[in-house]
Amino acid sequence: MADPRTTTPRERYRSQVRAEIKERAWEQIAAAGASALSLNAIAKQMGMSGPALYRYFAGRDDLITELIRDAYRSLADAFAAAARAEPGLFGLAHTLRRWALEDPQRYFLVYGTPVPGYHAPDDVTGIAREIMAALLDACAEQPAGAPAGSTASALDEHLAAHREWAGGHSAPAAALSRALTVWTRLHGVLSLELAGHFTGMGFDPAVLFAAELESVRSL
Amino acid sequence: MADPRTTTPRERYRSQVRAEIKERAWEQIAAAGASALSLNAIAKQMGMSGPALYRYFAGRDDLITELIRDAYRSLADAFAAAARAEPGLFGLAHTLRRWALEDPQRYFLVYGTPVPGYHAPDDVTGIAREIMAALLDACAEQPAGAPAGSTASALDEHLAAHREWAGGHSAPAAALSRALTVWTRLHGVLSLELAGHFTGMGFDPAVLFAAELESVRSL
DNA sequence: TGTACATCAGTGAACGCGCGTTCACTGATGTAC
DNA sequence: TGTACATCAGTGAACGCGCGTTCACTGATGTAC
Repeated sequence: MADPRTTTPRERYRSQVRAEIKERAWEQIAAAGASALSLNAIAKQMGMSGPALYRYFAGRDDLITELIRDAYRSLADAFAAAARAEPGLFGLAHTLRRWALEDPQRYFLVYGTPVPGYHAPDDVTGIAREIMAALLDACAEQPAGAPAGSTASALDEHLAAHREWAGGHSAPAAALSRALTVWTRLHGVLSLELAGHFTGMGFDPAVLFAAELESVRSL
Repeated sequence: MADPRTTTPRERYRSQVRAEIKERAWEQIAAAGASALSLNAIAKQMGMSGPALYRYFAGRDDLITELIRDAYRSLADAFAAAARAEPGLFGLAHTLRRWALEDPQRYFLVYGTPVPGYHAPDDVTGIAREIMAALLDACAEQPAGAPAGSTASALDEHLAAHREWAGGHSAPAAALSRALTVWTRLHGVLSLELAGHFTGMGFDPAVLFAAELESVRSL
């Protein structure tokens, strides 16, 4: 991570403990959901007293905010790595699926039920834009699959007229709607799968995921 | 609701108070999320003492379970009414959208982030099947839009081979995949919209929803 | 119509709990001369 | 290399809070004769 030359032993120790606190936090979230996260419980699990954690985080909200930021960051990084290794929408989609299955609660912290009062800090919207940009890149790259002048244009036109959200990305109008569509379709499958709404239904969610990914090729 | 002839005043009063407790519960959930639901807070808001609520619900978990059941029930009823008034997928889809926007937290209680330990009671899976059946009805009714022998068959075949989840519904294979697909696609748009992931993006989520609904016509 | 009894809604006190957070303090680690 | 000081991790006690839940009780409402 940081250059060990400009890093004192104390600083190294600090960031090590901070990392362990976060690890235990994720374990707790995985076990009982984000709302059950408790500083005291984390401290106890680490063999420390509760107040000790205040050396590392300003409070519970501060910790949660950092976990959310880390979750966004890790998805953005995974996308960036995937784009480097295997450009295109397929690589991105399967990276997303792997990332989601790896830790469902992390996925839900990003895309799940929002807590009514809570507002994410400003910098995560920047990371969200990074994620969207990776998706737009992948969609712009792929040639349009639909025959010219097909019926899909209602959404295309609307999005072309409201393309501020693309953050100045130079993607053509068709790519805008393809990116948005693949995002919502894959999220639809993933979130229902992770929430367990397919369990006991007998079919393989991966097949559905693949079909949805395939579906945007002809968009 | 119940026949007033076989209903004593006490019973009427009871169900009235029970209903008000649930109302306040929904208000609390809307204000601070389901995890913040507190019996004492509800009681205080109703001008009662906390323990009084134990006359009406066995405890907090019992209340939440009933709220979840009611949420499923209300969606199933809305679907049934829609199917009667205006058969077809369009009516169902817009009923779903209306139902979701009417109370986002209710939507999330059904389709949102699951609490790791929690298991819904058996009877809600029955209601979930009702909801799915309504969707299957609507999808079976509509003639297949795709040209015969198109490429969509990978999912069709897989679902036809694992059609237990349809609960003995007589829908053709194409209708199975259409139902599943429209479910996940609409959920994808709705859940991201309700979670606020489109706010500040400038475009109208309703247009995206309509495009996704339209997309399954050619399936 | 009136009396005796049963039912049941709601209260107030109490229990134990775990939470987030503050504060004054100890003891170890690093820094400056 | 050794001493004096500053930094900082971690402790333990304490505060106030709201939670779910139990219990014995009061008082009103309904029921049976």
